[in-house]
Amino acid sequence: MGHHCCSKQKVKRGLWSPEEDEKLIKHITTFGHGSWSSVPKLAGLERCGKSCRLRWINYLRPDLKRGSFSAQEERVIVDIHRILGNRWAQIAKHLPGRTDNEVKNFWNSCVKKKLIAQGLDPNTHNLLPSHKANNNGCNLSHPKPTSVFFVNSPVKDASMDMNTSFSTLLSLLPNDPNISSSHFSHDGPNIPIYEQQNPNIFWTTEEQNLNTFMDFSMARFPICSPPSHPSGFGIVEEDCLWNSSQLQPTELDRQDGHEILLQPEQQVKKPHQEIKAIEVEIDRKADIISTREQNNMDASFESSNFGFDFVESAVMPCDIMYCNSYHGDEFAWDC
DNA sequence: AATGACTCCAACCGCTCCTAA
DNA sequence: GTTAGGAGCGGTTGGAGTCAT
Repeated sequence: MGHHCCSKQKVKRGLWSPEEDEKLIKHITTFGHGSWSSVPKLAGLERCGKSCRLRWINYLRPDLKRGSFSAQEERVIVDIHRILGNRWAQIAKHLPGRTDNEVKNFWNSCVKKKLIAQGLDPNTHNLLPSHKANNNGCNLSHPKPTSVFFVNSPVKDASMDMNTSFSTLLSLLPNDPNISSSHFSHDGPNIPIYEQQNPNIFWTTEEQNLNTFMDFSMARFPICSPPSHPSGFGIVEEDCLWNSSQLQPTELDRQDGHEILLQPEQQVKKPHQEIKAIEVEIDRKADIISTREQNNMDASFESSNFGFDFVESAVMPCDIMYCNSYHGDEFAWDC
């Protein structure tokens, strides 16, 4: 069975020979690809256009970066995947020289296994049920957190701020002028919700400083204070997390002195067009982030224990909203 | 040395989206 | 508004390479 797009043609399949590569490179560098369906004929190849396109994009393009993924790239992948899920093309856009296929393969062969090994669901980035059970039984190597968002990490120097996944993730979230503090209150049920991978909301502690974010890895305080909290951000309400799908405080279940986040049963989905618009904004911010991460690859990051950072970033809940500005009692929220 | 299990990744398949007619 | 063709995407497969027995 051949491709439906080229069923009339006799097409070769399987691995590409060096000669075929050469023909394709020569043709595209000379004439451009134009219509991919016409490329095989013009280039003298017995391949379908789709195959030519794939070969060029994934292997022959001159701007491709070869070799293994760096820890920084891995971090970016994990962070963006937490928000977007398996949208490999979107993720790859923020990794210069990497293709969606490459990112996908890397994820499936490496990152996924790491997450599972850390007891995290690679789809949701939440703790796997079995590990939650372990957690209840204090069977984790890490000390018991004091809140759902607590990460018991060693204090790192301030230069880590821009490198942590939390700041990364926050920065990826789209600005939405329609979201303001008026959407957020204990009584207001009409919170705008964006479809994301993980059903928890949390808030950051930014006051008037719009472009720096709390380092989640250092977040021994939280994140769950609603904006109407009189004391502002950064105050843990130990028993109150905000459930994005219902805009109700999500109760922490206490069992044997341990806290378990009660997961919402379902997420609210946005209309497709709205999600598209959000993606555009995510792209814009992810551009900023990927650039920033590259520029901030300082020594502390390089020498940090990646495995540990990896766990921190993976453990972080999603469905994040963050304060974009603060005017008196009014907060403008981005999501 | 043989072979079976496993990993990685290039390539394929089928689907959706986009756009032009 | 409909349709057809092309582009692009994500899931899956198959084979080459590696490792363990």
